[in-house]
Amino acid sequence: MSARARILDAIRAGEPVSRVELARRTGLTEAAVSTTVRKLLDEGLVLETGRSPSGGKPRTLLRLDPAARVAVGIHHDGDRIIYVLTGQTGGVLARLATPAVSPSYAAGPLADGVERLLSVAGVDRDRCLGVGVATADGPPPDEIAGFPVLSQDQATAAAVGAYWVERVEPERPFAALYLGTAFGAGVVLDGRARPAGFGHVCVLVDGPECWCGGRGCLEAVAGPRTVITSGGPAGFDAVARQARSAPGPCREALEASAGYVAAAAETVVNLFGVNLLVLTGPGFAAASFVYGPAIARRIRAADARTWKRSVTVTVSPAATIAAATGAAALILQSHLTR
Amino acid sequence: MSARARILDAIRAGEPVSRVELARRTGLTEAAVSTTVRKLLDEGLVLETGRSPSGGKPRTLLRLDPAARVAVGIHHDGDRIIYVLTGQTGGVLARLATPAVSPSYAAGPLADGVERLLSVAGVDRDRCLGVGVATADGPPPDEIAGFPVLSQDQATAAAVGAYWVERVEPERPFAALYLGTAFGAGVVLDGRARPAGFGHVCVLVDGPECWCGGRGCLEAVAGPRTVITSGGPAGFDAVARQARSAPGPCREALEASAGYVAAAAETVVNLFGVNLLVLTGPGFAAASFVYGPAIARRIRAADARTWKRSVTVTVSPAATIAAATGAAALILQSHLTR
DNA sequence: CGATGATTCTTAAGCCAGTGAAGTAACCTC
DNA sequence: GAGGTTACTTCACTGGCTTAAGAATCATCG
Repeated sequence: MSARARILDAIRAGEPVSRVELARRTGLTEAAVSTTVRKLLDEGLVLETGRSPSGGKPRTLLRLDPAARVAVGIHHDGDRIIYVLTGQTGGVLARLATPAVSPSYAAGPLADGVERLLSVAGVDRDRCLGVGVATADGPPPDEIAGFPVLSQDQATAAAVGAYWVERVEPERPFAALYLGTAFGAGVVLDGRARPAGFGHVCVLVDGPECWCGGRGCLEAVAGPRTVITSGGPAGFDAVARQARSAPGPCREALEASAGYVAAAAETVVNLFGVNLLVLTGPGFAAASFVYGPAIARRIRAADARTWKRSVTVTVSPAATIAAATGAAALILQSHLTR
Repeated sequence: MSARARILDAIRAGEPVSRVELARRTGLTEAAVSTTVRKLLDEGLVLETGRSPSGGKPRTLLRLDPAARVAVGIHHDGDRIIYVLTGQTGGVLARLATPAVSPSYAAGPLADGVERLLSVAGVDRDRCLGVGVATADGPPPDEIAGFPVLSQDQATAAAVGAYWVERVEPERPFAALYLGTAFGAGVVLDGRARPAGFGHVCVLVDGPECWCGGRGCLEAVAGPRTVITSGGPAGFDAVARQARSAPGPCREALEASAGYVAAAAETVVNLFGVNLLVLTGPGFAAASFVYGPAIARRIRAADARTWKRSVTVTVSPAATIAAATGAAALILQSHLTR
């Protein structure tokens, strides 16, 4: 990893931050930090923004210029396509939703969406670094509206998004659990995101058969389709709403699901050694009042008695559009790494 | 990762290999490879060993000099202490076992063992890079017999050992499952080994309580202590021997355990996305005839229907001393990385 | 047998990132 | 406003790597 990348990543995670702190955190010399930051300032990627007293000359604080570069994220979540425009810090500048199209990643409609998003936000094309796509099924086109495209499965993209939005430290191992139409997870280790087959963790050795052919997969035992009880309301969100308003079969179905998800989450924390778990995606957004406490309870217990590494469980604040913002973060991440 | 490290690692995984191949595999230019290899030859770390025709000038093949540098690995496995001396390629040059001592990592006795091992092998102290310790309980001393010490838990150490002995490609994600007095696992991703809490993967949501306080952990449901049936012979090895000689309760106990271990192994492959699984450690060495097929069967099935990335399952050829050779490999690995 | 071509490896000049050490800037206290 | 303290900058230098050109070593073929 180049000095430039290390410094940008340290600013991402720690902003606002001074040059001396950057030197300490990246292990580079102050001289190297000074010259590289000079370049970043000249390029307009970084801003000087205030000072903090220190006993001698005050530190000048640095942060990423949120508006210097932007990226577009796209997520086809089943019934609609979500477009998000983020700044360099991962913050959402504008968003847009259109009805789903078929095939899922037809370049034409996606290009229209991107153009509309950019014009709504009043952002110049030159400042846009690229388009990220959070995929659920097929691969997206190589180019959308003339922009380079990067893609990742939705859960991994959401993990990258959380890495930016939550300002996770690069050394801190963390996992994002995703619930959309299905379960997924992404794990970030040493700043590299990788998918994890969370939905097909086996939670019941001789459980019901899963569409994947396995037995007792989390998806088959506790997936959203099992939660939508035959007699209940149509759709996961409706179940969650009803469960929230009053106890009853809907809440029980969610609680049952949450018990299994918590067990699978424990396995993830256990195997990857992460100490931060982010719940994200529309499913967890709708039903976080059940899943959040259930998972946190189980993880806290295991942490207290065994791991002892103060594992944190949080629900992503923008969980419904997490995959789209994550897709945009893929672009930011790739521009940072180079 | 420096060019030197990349080249050494590529030779480790691919030897014998020519300079052009190294350039291709590491992404460095041929010029850079040439000069760094020159240095490695001068230092005596690498040997030129034959040539291979190529249409033009034949390629000169390079390999690590097995005897150029050596490392010592130590593993305290409960009833005895195993010392292993390995060459630069991870091959075992000499070994030694002494009765266990208490406390487990008393510097004095360990130093004696190391000195005896070196003198038995007739190896000069200068050529020994250091001492690795595969730990099960406490931390080892910082220094043994005047050598620097590195340590890792036994399963992770065994994973590093397998990485060397099996010549795993650096980009290839792989996991080593370990069975000694308990289960463990190490996973190597991007050339970095990390421990994975394999023994406490939950395989039965409301299973029996584990000593760790959890419920339904692999260790509690299928660990060696559960295999040693109350009426059966004393010790896991005895059970394995009896199971091998004839069907009966011992074989059944192992088969039952293997079913759960296979499920947990599937979870590991699924979450980490590895495509190579190595079974190692004395437990798997003794009972590989049961665990090997059971795990391979389950993994093969899941791979055929879902993953489709040709996952390989193997049993380590030197599984009984894997932790010790792995400990020595820790030293090799650290000297390579610098 | 010597020219030709192919391929591998080496050498030389240059570039660039990062280091070390010394210098400058900005604030505090007294 | 002098002196101390900390933050940042400048500059000469080093070393690793690249590009480009050259040397070595084999096969082939007239």
